[in-house]
Amino acid sequence: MANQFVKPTEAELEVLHILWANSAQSVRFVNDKLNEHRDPSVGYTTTLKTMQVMNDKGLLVRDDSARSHIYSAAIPQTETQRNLVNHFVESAFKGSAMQLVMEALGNHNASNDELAEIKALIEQMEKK
Amino acid sequence: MANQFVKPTEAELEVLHILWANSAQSVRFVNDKLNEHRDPSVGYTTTLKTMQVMNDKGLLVRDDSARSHIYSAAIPQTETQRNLVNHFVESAFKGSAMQLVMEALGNHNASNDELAEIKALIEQMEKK
DNA sequence: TTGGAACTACGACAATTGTCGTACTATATT
DNA sequence: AATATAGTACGACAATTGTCGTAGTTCCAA
Repeated sequence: MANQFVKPTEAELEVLHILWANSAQSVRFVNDKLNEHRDPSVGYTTTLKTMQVMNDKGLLVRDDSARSHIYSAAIPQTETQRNLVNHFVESAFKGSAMQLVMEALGNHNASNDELAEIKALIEQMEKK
Repeated sequence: MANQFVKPTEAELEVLHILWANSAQSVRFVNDKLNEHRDPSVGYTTTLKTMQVMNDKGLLVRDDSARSHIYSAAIPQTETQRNLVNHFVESAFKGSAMQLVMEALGNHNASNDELAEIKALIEQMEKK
């Protein structure tokens, strides 16, 4: 069977973004990064607990050979995002991915480069 | 100030989809619709409670002039979906809407008509 | 006219989420 | 060695979510 998707919560997703961008890191590192852009800053033990839970859920992998444990994301960013999009399309757009595309295209600014890239992707899809 | 977006939960979103498609309806109607596609069917009082909470949150509007109260979605589908997409882009793609578009385009099947429609939208965007 | 069907209101409960405090332990500094 | 520093483990707590049971009310039909 395909591996079971565990949907990360909001807080967990923030941790994942940090680990995707910075590979294997300590709780201290993640907590510091988190608080760079946060007004009510989050306590160290909060982040620790979150990451311990994520480890139990299989979202993170932990190297606890040293005193300071080192965590990394267990699942690649693209795969997780694909799963998240699938779930979101279902719940918010009742399966109509194209409606989601239109909405996302319409209400966010895209550079010409990005638009070109998307057009290329579409043309490639049309060929098949 | 802009009106404050209240993010509906999963269960609430299902109710909204039913009301968007069927305008003003009773709890009974919504509950029946819900259970059309559900194995462990959901109890009537569960749906009632959910809709009462949604009413309190401002997600629904209620006409309680008759014995059987009639509910409708308080916010149009497009507006809600726009807000949901905004939120989702932030949390799952750190603001990169175009990455979301690529992901959604790539992993879901689109008809030629849909692709054409999207291409048209892109070309219109390029003009500005 | 009374008994049951259909509604609403309300409270409860387990699970999940986000947040910490406290206690304990290992390392480093003096 | 003694103490301060930095980590981990663990339990607790409030808020939210999804779920339902029970109690009470209104209306229709026999």
